[in-house]
Amino acid sequence: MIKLTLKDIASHFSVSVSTVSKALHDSHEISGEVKKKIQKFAKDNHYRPNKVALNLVNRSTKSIGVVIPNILNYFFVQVLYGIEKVANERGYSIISCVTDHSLKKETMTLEMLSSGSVDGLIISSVASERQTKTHLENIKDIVDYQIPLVMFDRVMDAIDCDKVIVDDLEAGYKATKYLLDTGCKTIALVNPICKTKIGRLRIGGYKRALKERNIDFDEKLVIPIEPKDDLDFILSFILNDKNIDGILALDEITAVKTMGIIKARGYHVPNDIAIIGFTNGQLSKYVTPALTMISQHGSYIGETCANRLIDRIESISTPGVYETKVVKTSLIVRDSTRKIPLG
Amino acid sequence: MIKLTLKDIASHFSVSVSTVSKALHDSHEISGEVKKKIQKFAKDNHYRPNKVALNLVNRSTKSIGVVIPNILNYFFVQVLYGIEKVANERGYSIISCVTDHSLKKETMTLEMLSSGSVDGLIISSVASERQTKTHLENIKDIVDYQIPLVMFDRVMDAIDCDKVIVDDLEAGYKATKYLLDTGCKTIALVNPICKTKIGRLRIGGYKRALKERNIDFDEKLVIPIEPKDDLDFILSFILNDKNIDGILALDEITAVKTMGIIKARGYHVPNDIAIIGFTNGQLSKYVTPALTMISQHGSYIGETCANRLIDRIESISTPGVYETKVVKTSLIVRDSTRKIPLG
DNA sequence: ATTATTTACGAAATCGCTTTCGAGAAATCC
DNA sequence: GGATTTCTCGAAAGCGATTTCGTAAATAAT
Repeated sequence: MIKLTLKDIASHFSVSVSTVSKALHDSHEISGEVKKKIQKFAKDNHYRPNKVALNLVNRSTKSIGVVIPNILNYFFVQVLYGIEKVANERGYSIISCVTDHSLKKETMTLEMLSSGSVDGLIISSVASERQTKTHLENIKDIVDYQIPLVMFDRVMDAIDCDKVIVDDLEAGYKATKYLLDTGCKTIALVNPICKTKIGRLRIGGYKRALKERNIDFDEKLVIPIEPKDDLDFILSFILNDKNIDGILALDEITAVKTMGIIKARGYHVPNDIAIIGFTNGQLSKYVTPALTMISQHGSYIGETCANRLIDRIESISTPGVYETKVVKTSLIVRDSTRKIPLG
Repeated sequence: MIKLTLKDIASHFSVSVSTVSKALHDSHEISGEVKKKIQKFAKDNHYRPNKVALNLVNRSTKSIGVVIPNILNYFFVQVLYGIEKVANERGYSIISCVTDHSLKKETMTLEMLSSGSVDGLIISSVASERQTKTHLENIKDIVDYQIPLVMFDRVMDAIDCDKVIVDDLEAGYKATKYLLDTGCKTIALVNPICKTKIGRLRIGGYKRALKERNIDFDEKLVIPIEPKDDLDFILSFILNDKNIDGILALDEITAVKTMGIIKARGYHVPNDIAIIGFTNGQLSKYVTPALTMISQHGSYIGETCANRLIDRIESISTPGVYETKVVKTSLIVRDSTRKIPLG
C-alpha cells in the first residue's frame, strides 16, 4: 500500500483530477453517483490529501515556529505548554526549535523557519542581550517580510512586534519587599542571568525596594554567577563577610542550590536566612523547606503569545500596531521565608 | 518589502524562472555575468526559496513529528531534548505534539502528521495500553503508508516498527534488589502508572527480586494510585498495617511526595524507610534526602530514536527489518537508601 | 566554408492539489 | 422544436520551486 494521490484515484476511475478533488469536497458540480464511489474508494484506501501541496496552494501551513533557548528549563517548557495548548485549540501545530543559547543556532533556526515553513513565529531570543548587528537585521527581516512575530520574555526593544513580557522590575521589588517585611536586613542577590536585561530589571526592583526603606544599596551583595562557577565557593565570601539574612536567587535552580549550601553550612532557613527564588517550577515545591518563589506564569505567557500570534496570522489584530503585554508575577509564599508579622 | 519569488526576480531581469533558479544554484549553464547580478540581487533582497515548494518537489520535508503524552513530564522533555539534538545535527526540524494522554488527540495528531507534513514519526503512544481497534488501525496505516515510525517507551507490540524501550523489568528488579541488599525486609510499591505495561513490567522485576530471596509476594504491598487520589490517605493504611522499611515509587513525583509524607509522619529516611524512585529527573537530586533513583536516560533514548528514524528515512537501515533497542537503566544511588553493607 | 561542439538560456514538465472557466449533454422553458 | 438553463465533467492555470530537454548563437574543429 502506497500513498494515494488524486491522480491515482482519477486514473482508477478514468476521470479527471479535478473531478476527484471536487467529489472529495462534496461539490455540487459532481453527480451523486460519482461522488459516492469516489468518496468510498478514497475512504477505503485511506486517502489523505498531501499537506505540503495544500500548504503551497493555500500559502499557509497552519503551523507556528517556537524558538526557545533551552528546553530543559521548566519555565520555557511551561511556555511551550501554553503555546501548544492554544495552538492546538485553534488548529495550528508547532515546530519547536531550541537554540541552546547559541546565537548562531538561533540565526540558522530563524533562517530556516522564515522561509515559508511556518505562518508565524514565537521566540525568546538569546540575542536579546548580546545582539550583534547582523542578528538584529536577521530578525528585522522577519517582520519586514510580514511574517507575524511575537517575542516573549527575552525581547528586543529594537524590534517592532508584539511582545509578551514579565514585569521583572515589579517582581524584584515584590520579592525584596517581602523579605524586608518579614524582617530581613541584609539581602544578597544571586544572579545567574547577569548578562540579561531581565536580570537587570529584577535588580532594579531590588534596589527600589531597598531605597523605599532607606537602605543603602551595597554593590557587594549582588553576586553574578556563571554556569561554570562553583556556587559554594562564591557564596562562602558573602556568608563570611556580610551578615546576610535574606537571599534573592534569580532562577529556580540557583535558589535550590543556594538553599542547599546555606543549610549545609548550618544556617536555618528561614530563621537565619530567608530565601526567595525566581521562576516557580517543579523543584521549589518539594525541597525542604519549600521555597517561596516568584511565579511568572509561564503557561499563561505561552497562551498569550499563541493567541496574539494567531490573531495576527489571521489578521484579527490591527495591522501595524503592535502590543506589548506585561504579565504580572505572583509571589508564592512557602516555607523558605518567615511569615509576615501580623502588626 | 514582500516575500520574493523566483518569478519576481525573473521578471525583474526579464529572464526566465529557470535561469534564475540555475543562477542561484551557481549552475555552469548560466554565464558568470548573469549569475553574478542575479545572485547579488537575491542576496540584497534577502531572497529565500520557499520551503513548502521545495518540500513538494523533493517529496520530503526534512522534519520529523514527535508525539508525546505530556510535555510537563521531565522524562519526555529529556527525550525531546535528545531527539531535537540529533535531529538538528542531521538537518531535521521537529514538529512536537502532545496528546495530553488523550486517545482522541493522539488520533487527530497522527492523522495530521501522517499526511505529508513530516518525513517520519517518533511516538510514545498513550494507546499503548487501552488500544482500541480503530486506533490500532490508525497507527498501522502509518507503517503501511511507508512513513518511517519509531515508537519509544510506551510501545505497541502489535505494530511492526523500530522501537526503543526501557528495560523496565530489569529496572524493577535492580531497584528492589538494592533495597533488599541494603537490609529492607518489607518493600511497598507505589504505582501511579497502574494501567500501563511498563508499570506491570517493573512490578515483574520487583517480584523476581523478591522470589530470588524467597520472600513471598504480598499483593497488599502494591498500591495503585490515580492522579486524583489522596496519596497521604492511601499510604496511611500501609504504614499502619505493615511494617514497611522500603518503598519503590514508580515515578519521580510520586517518589518525592511519598518521601514527604513519610518524613511528615516522623519516619527517618532512609533508616526507618528507604525509598527508590523511577525516572530520574530534576527533583530527586534536590529533595532532602536526595532520592536514589532509577534513571532511564531519557536524552539517550531520544537520541537513539532520532538516529534510528533518520536512518530509516534516509534508507540507511535495511527495509523491512525492524529493531527493538532496549535501553538499560541505571541506579543512581543517593541518600534515600542505606549504603550497601561491605560484607 | 562546413560541420561539430560549447555556451547560455528558455520552454515545459513535475510535485499534488484547488479552482476557475468552458463546454457538451440533458433537462427545462416558451 | 428551438432556446435556455441546469448538470456534470474536463482542461488548464496557479502555488513556487527544480530539472530535463531543446535550441539559437557563438566558438571550435575539420
